Amino acid sequence: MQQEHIQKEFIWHFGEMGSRWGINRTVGQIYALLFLSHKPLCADDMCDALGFSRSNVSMGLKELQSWNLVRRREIERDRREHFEAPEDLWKIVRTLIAERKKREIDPTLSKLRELSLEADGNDTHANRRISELRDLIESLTQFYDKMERIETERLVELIKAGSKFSKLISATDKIIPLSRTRRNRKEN
Amino acid sequence: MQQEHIQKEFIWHFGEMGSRWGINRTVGQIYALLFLSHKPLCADDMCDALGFSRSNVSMGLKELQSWNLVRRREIERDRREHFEAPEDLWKIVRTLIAERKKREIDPTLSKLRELSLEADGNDTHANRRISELRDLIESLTQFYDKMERIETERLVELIKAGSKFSKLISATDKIIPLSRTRRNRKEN
DNA sequence: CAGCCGTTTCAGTAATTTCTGAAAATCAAG
DNA sequence: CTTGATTTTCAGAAATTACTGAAACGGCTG
Repeated sequence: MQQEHIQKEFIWHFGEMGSRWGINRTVGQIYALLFLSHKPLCADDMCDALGFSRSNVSMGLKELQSWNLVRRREIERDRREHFEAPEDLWKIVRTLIAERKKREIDPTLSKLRELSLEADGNDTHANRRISELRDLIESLTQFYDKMERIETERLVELIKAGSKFSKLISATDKIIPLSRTRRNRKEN
Repeated sequence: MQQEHIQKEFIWHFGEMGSRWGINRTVGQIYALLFLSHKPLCADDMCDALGFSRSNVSMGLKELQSWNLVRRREIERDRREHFEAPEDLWKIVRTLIAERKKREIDPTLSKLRELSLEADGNDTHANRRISELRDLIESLTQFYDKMERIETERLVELIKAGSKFSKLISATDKIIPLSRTRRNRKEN
């Protein structure tokens, strides 16, 4: 059936992409399944739907919880733990960004701070590169912290009204907006 | 020696983080080495410095080139190919974002478009979720394209002047949907 | 076009990561 | 405390990914 096929494809795709997103196939598929589901699922449901072992699902859920991507949800008259993916997609995006920053940026920033300290005084090319990189990441991090404080609705507004925004940036200075470049037709 | 230790740590850290960044240890270390180096290096230099096999380095460089993270650079009176990491860190960041988008977002957007088409009409929960997700990614992508067109200097200004920026967002309060900009009253 | 110098490919191996089943732990109810 | 239902842990198996050395390739230069 068509409908089933769509779900299968979606789940399969999340599995495939999982590795590029820094999680693994199993975790990707579990998340996809929860994401599409209209009701919370328990681990057994997921085993059935995906054909993984019980323990694999258990590990996957643990991982997803550590990313704050799924929530426990009590179901009455059922002792088993159930899980669901949050409704609000923009919230999910924020969570993802926060978690990736935590895993991919923060450890490097600490390391760079540490090395900058050690390098104290010694003005070599490598040390300059390192502190340049530290500065950059500090700036990005500070910027992120500011954005983090803004309510989701407002950020969404901003993103959706992108044109307004980029015009605004151009307006910061007297630069002439890029003209649409003529495209060269390329017959290959 | 202190200085050597710092470089070693930096390179080691990039190796460790590599897997979280979607590249592997070797590639991470090669990049780190190039990043710190004050002059372009050839593959043999890298083998010596990192203790990898020649072929491993060759693969690594290929990967880095596919990410646009290193550049070939001719060295006179030396037939061997040399490589360097671009100077401008902000450019590097932009490259990274562009490449990650290409690998992590674009394939999913295509898939979601495809599935949305297939789902045509059928108003199930799963289909709604899918098209909601597609919409979100379309918005983000469009926003990204706008940012992409702005010159680096300007974006850096913006990021560094984050406070100005977030004030501005709060000021947009009752934003008027799409189309014409209207003068912002900056009384906030 | 032969010889040299350097690069890339590739099949096999090594290392790492993921997945499983069995056993241990947890917990609610009697 | 005991039972039974559920979840977690973990050692080893399976799968995947990374690395190597040898051989093939490419392209100057005389």
